[in-house]
Amino acid sequence: MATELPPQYDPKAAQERFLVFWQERGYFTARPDDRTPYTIVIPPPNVTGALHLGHALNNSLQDILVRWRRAQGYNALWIPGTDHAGIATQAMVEKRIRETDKLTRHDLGRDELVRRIWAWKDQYEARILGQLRSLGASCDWSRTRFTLDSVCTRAVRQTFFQMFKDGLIYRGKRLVNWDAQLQTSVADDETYTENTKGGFWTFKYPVKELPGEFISFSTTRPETMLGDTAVCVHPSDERYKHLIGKTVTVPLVGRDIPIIADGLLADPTLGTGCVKVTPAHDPNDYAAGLRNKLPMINILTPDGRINEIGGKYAGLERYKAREAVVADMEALGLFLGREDRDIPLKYSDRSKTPIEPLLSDQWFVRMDTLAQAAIEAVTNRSVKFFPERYARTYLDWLGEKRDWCISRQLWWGHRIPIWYTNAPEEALKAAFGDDPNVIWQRDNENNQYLVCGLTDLVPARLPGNYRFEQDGDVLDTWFSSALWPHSTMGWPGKTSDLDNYYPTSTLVTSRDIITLWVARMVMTGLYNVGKIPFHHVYVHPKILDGFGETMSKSKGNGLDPLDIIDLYGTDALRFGMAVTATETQDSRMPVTNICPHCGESVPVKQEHMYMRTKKLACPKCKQSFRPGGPWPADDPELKTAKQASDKFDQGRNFANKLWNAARFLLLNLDGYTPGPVHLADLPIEDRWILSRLASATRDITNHLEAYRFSEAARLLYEFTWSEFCDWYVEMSKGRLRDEMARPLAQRILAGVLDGILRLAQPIMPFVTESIWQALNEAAPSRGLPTPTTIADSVCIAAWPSYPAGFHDAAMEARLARMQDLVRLVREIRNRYMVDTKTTVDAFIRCSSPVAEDFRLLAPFIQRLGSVGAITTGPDTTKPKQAATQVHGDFELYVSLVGLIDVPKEIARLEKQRAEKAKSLDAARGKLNNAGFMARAQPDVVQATKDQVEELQTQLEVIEETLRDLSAG
RNA sequence: GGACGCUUAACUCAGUUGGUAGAGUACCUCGCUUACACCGAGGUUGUCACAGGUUCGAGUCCUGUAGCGUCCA
Repeated sequence: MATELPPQYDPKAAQERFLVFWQERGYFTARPDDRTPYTIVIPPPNVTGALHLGHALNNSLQDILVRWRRAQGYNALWIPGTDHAGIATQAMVEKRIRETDKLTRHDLGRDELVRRIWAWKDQYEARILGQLRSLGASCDWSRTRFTLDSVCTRAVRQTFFQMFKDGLIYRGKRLVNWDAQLQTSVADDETYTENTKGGFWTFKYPVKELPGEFISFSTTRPETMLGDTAVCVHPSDERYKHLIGKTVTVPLVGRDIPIIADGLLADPTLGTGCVKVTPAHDPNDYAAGLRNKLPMINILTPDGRINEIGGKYAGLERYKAREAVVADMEALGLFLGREDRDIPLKYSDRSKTPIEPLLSDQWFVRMDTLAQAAIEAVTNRSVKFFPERYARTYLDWLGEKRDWCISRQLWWGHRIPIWYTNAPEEALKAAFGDDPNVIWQRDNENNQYLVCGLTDLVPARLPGNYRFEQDGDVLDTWFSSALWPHSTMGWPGKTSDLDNYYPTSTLVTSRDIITLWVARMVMTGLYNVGKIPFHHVYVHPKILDGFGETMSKSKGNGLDPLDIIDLYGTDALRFGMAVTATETQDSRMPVTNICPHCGESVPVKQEHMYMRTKKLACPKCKQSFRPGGPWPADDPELKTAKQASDKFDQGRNFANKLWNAARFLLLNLDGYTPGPVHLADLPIEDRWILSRLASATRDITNHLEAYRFSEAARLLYEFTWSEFCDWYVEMSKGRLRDEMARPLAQRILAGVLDGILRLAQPIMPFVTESIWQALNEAAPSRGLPTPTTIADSVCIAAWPSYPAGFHDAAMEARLARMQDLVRLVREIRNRYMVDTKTTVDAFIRCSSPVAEDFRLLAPFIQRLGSVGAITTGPDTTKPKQAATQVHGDFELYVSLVGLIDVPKEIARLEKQRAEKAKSLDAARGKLNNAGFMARAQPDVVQATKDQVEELQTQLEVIEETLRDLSAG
């Protein structure tokens, strides 16, 4: 006796039960063997905060791929892990310390700050991995990595060491984006530009050689005057030609600087046509400084004050210094005016404070050869992008070959493995000469050596009283994530994982990190391992909030997948994610808050976002709650709402539908016996469902091959619900009550459901596993066309494939015609409000073969349409008081004696006649069009001819019926 | 400023090589028929952003305009 399932699917129970079940069975733990591997490394979520729906999308898709390939018989491995996200995490923790303890990182010191960040990391890593598990992610958890753990650290060290040795890493001065609040440089992509109200000052400098003569210019940052090293005019500007080569004195610091000509920097049509040049504090000036070999004078301290170069302004905060400089210039009579202006100002994304361009010592990776190799990997199609257009983003960016600044003035991250020493080379040779893991380089500019160690170097190894200190900076986070596909497999060790699972198969990611991450993984993979890191890069769309903004951890507009899991179930979440993954468009996700007191759904408004609203009153029960959001902790006073979105209704309903289809089968499986089925012996409806099953299986497989997740999910839904449940299951009901027909019907039902479960498993693992287990009790041997013994878990069940003979277009067409007929009967029934208990008689005029078919299918037509007697054949005539439906293959009359509303029916038919006439005109128009006849494809022309004929017949029937009705 | 994408039903989105516009949700009518009311049957809803062009034929291809989004400068 089969286990009876409850009438509603309970996602929570299934999730609790099967997460443990899968883990205990170790289904997702991969070991190298002789199967072909299929590998994915997770894009490691950063430990800044919990995962939001964007991550749910990213990881659902990876899991769908991994589960599907595992079912196909690949040795599937999915490596999980997290990323330390240097600046983001440090900024987050520093911010909390500022808020709670009123302390800065300098108050705490490096060790204490790092200790606190590790504590944060432990907390969020656990939360993130927990979220991934809840998603059902079939990761090999035994391989979980963290970009700052010992395995990854070893890879980082090896890479840095080798690159340094190969001359690919160098130290240089560069203008960087300086965040004076966080006291670090930030990458270009960590800044944003915003129009800001500011000033536009005009000053003049006296020309030294020509007393009484001045040269005037404008600036938005007067304080940078302290670092001017030239004044620049356009070489062809007649106004200034006589001044080129002369000298001006910067008034406030008394420095003499040249007047130079540079056509790229000065624009004679703008302002005075003359500009001051501050190479150490402006990107354009910097470039001009390099071209003209100007001195570069830094005037700022790391915290944004004027340094000792600024003389009397030293120690002043930069904006105070600006005021002082303006006032002093005015006092000297050198100030010419000021106007208000909106200035595009660069801000740090992390601290939201203005960026100061600053010249400083940084470490770089030389990009030319590395980038070239990565470019070729894509142009020669070793690495393919899906959709293909994203290859362009990648190639354009790499083509610039801009050297990569890898140092960050932070405390959280991989510390740069470079030690500075003033020791002479003999001392270095004596100390490290026999150690292949230590190399050094002369730094003439600073009269020192740069020593690079594969492992940490201690000053004690260098005898004598020399300076020996490690660089204080850390590496850009992307330096370690760039190694992820091979570092997670134990590189630089010669591991069997690398032999078996590298290169990985597919990288699944979002388009915004194609340059930051994808390109760099290809570069380091080729450099370190000599092989590309992955064959395919699948780029999925982004989930936006209800107002069109990207969800992000730092913005705080993310939707917690656990809310969705709680309200709709994991299967619903995953199904929704798959449907969302279309080829082009980003997807908006409007959400509502579910009142934790009464369950009322309260739409989220923009002012509730970003944790801006801390308290909200429920319009229904009037009680207060906190709107849903990525809050760092529970509020002891106020319950927090969960967030919901009706986008997940479909998945939840689908899981329940599947559950109930299984429930129906299990209730009807008494006496089930397995056995092979022979196509030739099967009735139409079985041939039909097998044909549809085979087609659906083939198409879903093709969609997954091409990363068309949305299409795959829709097709699965459509097949299961509309074809299997709505039609096949309904048609089987009569057969299940017929002792003779029952065994075969059971086999087909069990076999088709079995196939559906296998197809659905990658998308909806929990509901399918629940059903699988129940079905295994009742029908442990099943399958089409020949039953086999079934796997213990749907996770390890083979992906289905069916014999080519299952495809049968003729059967599909015959059944489709029957469906049309039934639908037309139902429409009449609905229109005239005839309930299903009252049968109606059907008269169908059609060709003899069609009539024969209808007679064969009569039991279904009668059951599904609540039809009584069926009269059919070429000579069938319309009875009195009947509703009419015309179809390409037949005309249907449903006798409605005493029920028909003549005027209503006439009105409807007249409307239909107009529609048909319009279509007929359009089709005839085509046939009368010489161009169409001459140039359209023959099959299209034929189809149009057929259509005209059909429409003519239909119109005749409609008109005949109208005459009839009018006659009364 | 450059690149890519988007604009289709009330909402969120599909629409593969040009050949009579679809789904989910919502809405309306009817139905507690022995799997499922998270259900069943049926129905309503569109100048496919706008303007040109190519074509026998354009939601689909080309050009331009407007708005939105993202990335790179």
